[in-house]
Amino acid sequence: MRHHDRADAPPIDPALMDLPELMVHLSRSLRSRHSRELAPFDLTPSQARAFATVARWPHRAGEPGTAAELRLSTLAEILQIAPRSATELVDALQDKGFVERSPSEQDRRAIVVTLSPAGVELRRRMRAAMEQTNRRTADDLFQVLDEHERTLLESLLRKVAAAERTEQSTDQGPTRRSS
Amino acid sequence: MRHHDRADAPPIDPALMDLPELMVHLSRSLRSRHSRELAPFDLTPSQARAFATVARWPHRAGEPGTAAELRLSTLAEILQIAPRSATELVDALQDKGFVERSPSEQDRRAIVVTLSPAGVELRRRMRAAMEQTNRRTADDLFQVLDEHERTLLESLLRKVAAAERTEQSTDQGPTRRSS
DNA sequence: CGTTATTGCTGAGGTTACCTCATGATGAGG
DNA sequence: CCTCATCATGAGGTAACCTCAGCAATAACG
Repeated sequence: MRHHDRADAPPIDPALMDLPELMVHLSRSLRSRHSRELAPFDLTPSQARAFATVARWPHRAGEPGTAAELRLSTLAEILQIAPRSATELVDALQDKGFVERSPSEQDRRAIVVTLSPAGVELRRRMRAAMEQTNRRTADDLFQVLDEHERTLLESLLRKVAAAERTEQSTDQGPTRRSS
Repeated sequence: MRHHDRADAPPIDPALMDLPELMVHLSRSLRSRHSRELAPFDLTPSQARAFATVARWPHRAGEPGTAAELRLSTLAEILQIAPRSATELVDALQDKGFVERSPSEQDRRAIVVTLSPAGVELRRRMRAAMEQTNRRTADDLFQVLDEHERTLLESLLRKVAAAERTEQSTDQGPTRRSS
């Protein structure tokens, strides 16, 4: 939260960008905005992502094949980061008092993450803020699109993501390289 | 280039993601793929982006209001990073022998960046590789979309980017916060 | 034409968000 | 019970950014 996110400073003409460049550009803008909106809550974007996952877990807990407990390893999986990195995020959230660690009842190696009272309060505040500014949240970047366009965009991206998911056959192999 | 990009390891259902989440997810995948394809060229994604900008500069050099020289500060502007960070990227590219620094003829404070012979060769190799694998480049993530869909997606994203560009009125103010 | 900004780059030092590897517990299967 | 996989974490590392201070060279001004 230290730097002045440069992502939206010098206006460059989007007409000159190709698809990947557009993605890079927009995900930067997104992160930058997100981070600005997060400022009053004292969370970095990554922390917020993790927090949101914990905060929403009860919703998913009902789904088939989904446990009631949210373990660190599961969190890592959802966030698509290494387990070690999830530990780090939870550390930060715990230091700030928003989540709590407790031993799993099903597996004493595992640790489950839950919202602390302060976390519940934070979730409430964030929702309130979201309401107050009426959807001027992270995704208000997409506000220029009308409902139809937004749905379209979403489904296109979803399609790409889904295809990538099935395709994951012929990859593997950490890129090991030392310059 | 050291870590095993986790961005495409554990398949998560895209149906559960909202728009911002999708963007984050896909830009991760994109970076991960990009980085994998870059491995044989000994460039990190950021370096490749900078390299591409330098390599393509002659194209833009003809445009109105565009100088023939590519200065460090201009590069920073295009890449949307702080000038200091551009210095770093050019340092790396120069260390690897792909670009050269020379004093500007128009302003002796400024430094212009150009491709070295090795850089020209690299550009050639990259283009060849691109041809050989026939578009299995960074953006082959989007291969699942047909021509029409891809154009559509591109125009939607472009619209968002363009809107963001004009809107930049009521922001400002570095997020200063110390946890 | 000298003085005072201003601009362009870079050294020094910092942060975020990741990663790998090794290790101490625990659980699971023979 | 002994071995092996799994869970979380300590230790230590990297990439990609940032700010701030400083130095050189230009631009602006009286």
